[in-house]
Amino acid sequence: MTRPKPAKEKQRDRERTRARILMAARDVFARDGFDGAAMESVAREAGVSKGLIYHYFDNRELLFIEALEAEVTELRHRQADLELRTLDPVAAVERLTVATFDYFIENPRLISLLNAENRLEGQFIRRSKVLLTAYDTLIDALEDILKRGRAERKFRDGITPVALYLSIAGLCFHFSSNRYTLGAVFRRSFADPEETRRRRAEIVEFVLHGIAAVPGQMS
Amino acid sequence: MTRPKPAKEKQRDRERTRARILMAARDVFARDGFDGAAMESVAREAGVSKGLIYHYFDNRELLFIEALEAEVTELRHRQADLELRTLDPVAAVERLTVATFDYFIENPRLISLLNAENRLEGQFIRRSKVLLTAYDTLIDALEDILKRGRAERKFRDGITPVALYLSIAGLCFHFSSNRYTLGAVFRRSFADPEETRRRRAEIVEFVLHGIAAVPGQMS
Amino acid sequence: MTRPKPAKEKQRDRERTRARILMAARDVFARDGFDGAAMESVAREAGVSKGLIYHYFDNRELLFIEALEAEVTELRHRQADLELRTLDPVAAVERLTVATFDYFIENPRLISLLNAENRLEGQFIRRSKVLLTAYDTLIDALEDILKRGRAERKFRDGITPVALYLSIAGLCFHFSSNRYTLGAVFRRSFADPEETRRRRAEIVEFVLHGIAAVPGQMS
Amino acid sequence: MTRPKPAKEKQRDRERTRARILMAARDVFARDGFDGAAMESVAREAGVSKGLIYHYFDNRELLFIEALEAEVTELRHRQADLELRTLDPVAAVERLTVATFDYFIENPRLISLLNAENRLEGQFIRRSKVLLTAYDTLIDALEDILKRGRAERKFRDGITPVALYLSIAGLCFHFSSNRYTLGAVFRRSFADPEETRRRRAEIVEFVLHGIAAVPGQMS
DNA sequence: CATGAATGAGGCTTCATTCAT
DNA sequence: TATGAATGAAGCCTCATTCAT
Repeated sequence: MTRPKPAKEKQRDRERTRARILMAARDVFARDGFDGAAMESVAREAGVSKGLIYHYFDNRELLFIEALEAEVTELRHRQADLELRTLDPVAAVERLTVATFDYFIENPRLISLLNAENRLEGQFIRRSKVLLTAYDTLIDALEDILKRGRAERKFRDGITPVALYLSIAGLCFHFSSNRYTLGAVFRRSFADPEETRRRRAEIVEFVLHGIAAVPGQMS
Repeated sequence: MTRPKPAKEKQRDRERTRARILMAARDVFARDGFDGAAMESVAREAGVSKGLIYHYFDNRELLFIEALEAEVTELRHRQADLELRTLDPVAAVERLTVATFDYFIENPRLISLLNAENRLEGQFIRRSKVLLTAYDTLIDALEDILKRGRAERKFRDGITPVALYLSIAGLCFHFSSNRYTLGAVFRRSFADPEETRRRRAEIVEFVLHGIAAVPGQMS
Repeated sequence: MTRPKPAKEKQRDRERTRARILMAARDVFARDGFDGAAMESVAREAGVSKGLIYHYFDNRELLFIEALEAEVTELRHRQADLELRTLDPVAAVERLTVATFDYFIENPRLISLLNAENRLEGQFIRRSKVLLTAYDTLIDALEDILKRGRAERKFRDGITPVALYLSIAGLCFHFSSNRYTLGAVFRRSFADPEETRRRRAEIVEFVLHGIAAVPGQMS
Repeated sequence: MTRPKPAKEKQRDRERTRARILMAARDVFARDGFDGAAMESVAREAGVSKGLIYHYFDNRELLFIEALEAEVTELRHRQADLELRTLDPVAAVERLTVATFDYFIENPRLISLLNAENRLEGQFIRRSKVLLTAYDTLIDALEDILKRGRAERKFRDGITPVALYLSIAGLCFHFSSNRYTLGAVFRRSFADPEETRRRRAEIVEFVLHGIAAVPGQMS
């Protein structure tokens, strides 16, 4: 599979090294925040010298942007794999909600990076074309789903695709992002898989009721 | 040289100075994050010397804890003033949702500090008795409201007070906290009061539908 | 004379410490150039920590500006002490030439700092009011001397004060500034006091002849 | 893959590449100083990789020496082309002065490199045989000119060739080297061609008077 | 109570040089 | 001959904290 090379050779594989650094950066920025992330830590975790990071990424900010891009892109790939358009509307919303919830739970890095970016008032996302357009196809898919759901009298009127996504993402994001403070004040362990599953079910219910058509009522 | 002030007046100065420092800390920690906040900045904004901050607060972490306590306490006071128990259940949920939304919009400091605390894995909140019990009365109130709502066949079954609060807070918090990235990817200006009002209405609708009893359906 | 203080106390004398740092900076910038001067070196030579330099001077550039100001000011004080206006014109020019020559020889720091500033295309001198006006009184004095010299038929026409100063300074500056390369290519040791004295005499002669009225020629 | 070139052509490429690097080095060392010049900049301006510079020049210092040699050699070629020995003494001195002045104005690189070398206390020039002897023929020519000038009663006694060259070079060098600081303190724009021409004329006058025989005076 | 002088550690970044390819 | 990946050392600057006054 891999090109035959002696095992202990000095790495000279541009793409592989770059990827190792980027992955380390995603970890470190997520764990320590934008200000707290030391290039030294990234270097250590990537197993390279600090100087090499600058060789590939020029500076801290560009490294952060790429880390953020990678995280968001991964979420979007996951969401794109759901084939929402092939499902009936209710199932589609349910599947998207479950997938989004799971993704945020399993990938707290994304949450951390998004929080960092918002603390910086979105100064980096504006520079990234890939980020700025990342959600376009999802919104299109949701538009389609909502239209079908309304046609089938399953969804109520007045819900825009953006509003729906904000609600789904908001519920999932908040639970994962604030799990420590919430766990403390409500005396639960939101790290516990049981609690997590329960909350996921609650959110799915909440979303489905939140958009459901109200029987016996004109739309 | 200086005339010794009467003890009472001295005491008041003491408290005033301390309060000025704490308010500056709330601003600076919120604006610059936990790592980014420099004691120097706090000193400058409070109009005192760095040494004085240490005189009153011992160290950076304790200052942060007090800042966080002050923010959360302020929110809880606001929520406590809503007199939810005197309202009919639907109105109570609506009022709580509106108030929570408005508070997060108007007080981004709280959001910033909560995000900082979660980035630190809740290490400070655990040390603060006032924070750990801050939400207890709210949960009790919600319990009462939910019970009344169910009794009146207005709310569906299976909703716990914590779940309800998580949903309300999640929708509101996320919108305010992530306003920069969301604004960018959805090409809206979520700083615009018009957009804000619209989103608030959506959230209220969403919450009320999300917990509403479903007519013609056994609970 | 000095305030009685225990000898080994930690220095807390703002002005004295600041002056020590500035003097170290003058040495280090002169010895190592603007780019070559390490704040670490300045700190070591001043006997303080690096951080303290920033406490007093904010950054490298401001430190350099103050160092340059101090050097130029010192030269100008020396020149101002010459009481040129009280001398007869020829003696005044001679004295200024000798003093300028000696100053450049004895204070290579000034030369080095001026060279550094010119390498930086004068970006700092423009910000310093004290530097921008430093030569005004000298030019006035030269104007007076030249006028008297012409009146006495000792100096030829057509020499402006600035031109005269440029010539004097040029001859003296160049000899001191380029002493290493000149010494090498002309196989002399221009560090040798004997050579230095000889060159000084040559320059004085050259200047006096250079501006002298030409007998038997209409001015 | 690539067709092996004939040896001659290869040789020419080699020289061309080397020359491109050297020219880039002259620019960069002059512009950024010895300490400020990054090998990376030289590589970029030469359009080659950093490694190649080391291939041809071994290290930074040797590259600097060659850059300095090239600059000085170019000046000396220019001066050698003046055919001073064919001119009458006064014309010869005038021509040398004008040429030297113009060269320094048009080639600030030489000035910058000489200043750098003097900051380094002439540590490189001592290693370069070509530099150490670069001025010998010029001094010989000046000796001849001065002798003829004295014989014709046009030049005064007591002027050595080295002294004459120091004076000419000093006046010209200083004006060009210090143009930024001088321009600032005397509020002139010494980048202005008009000012430059005027100063050149002054210097020529100054030099010619400075060495002229004094009529009616015993030499 | 209050200031700000002082330090030491740590973090970002640059760069000369080496070396695998 | 030529590239550029990789390192290690060094340099600028910031900052929490301490402490003399």
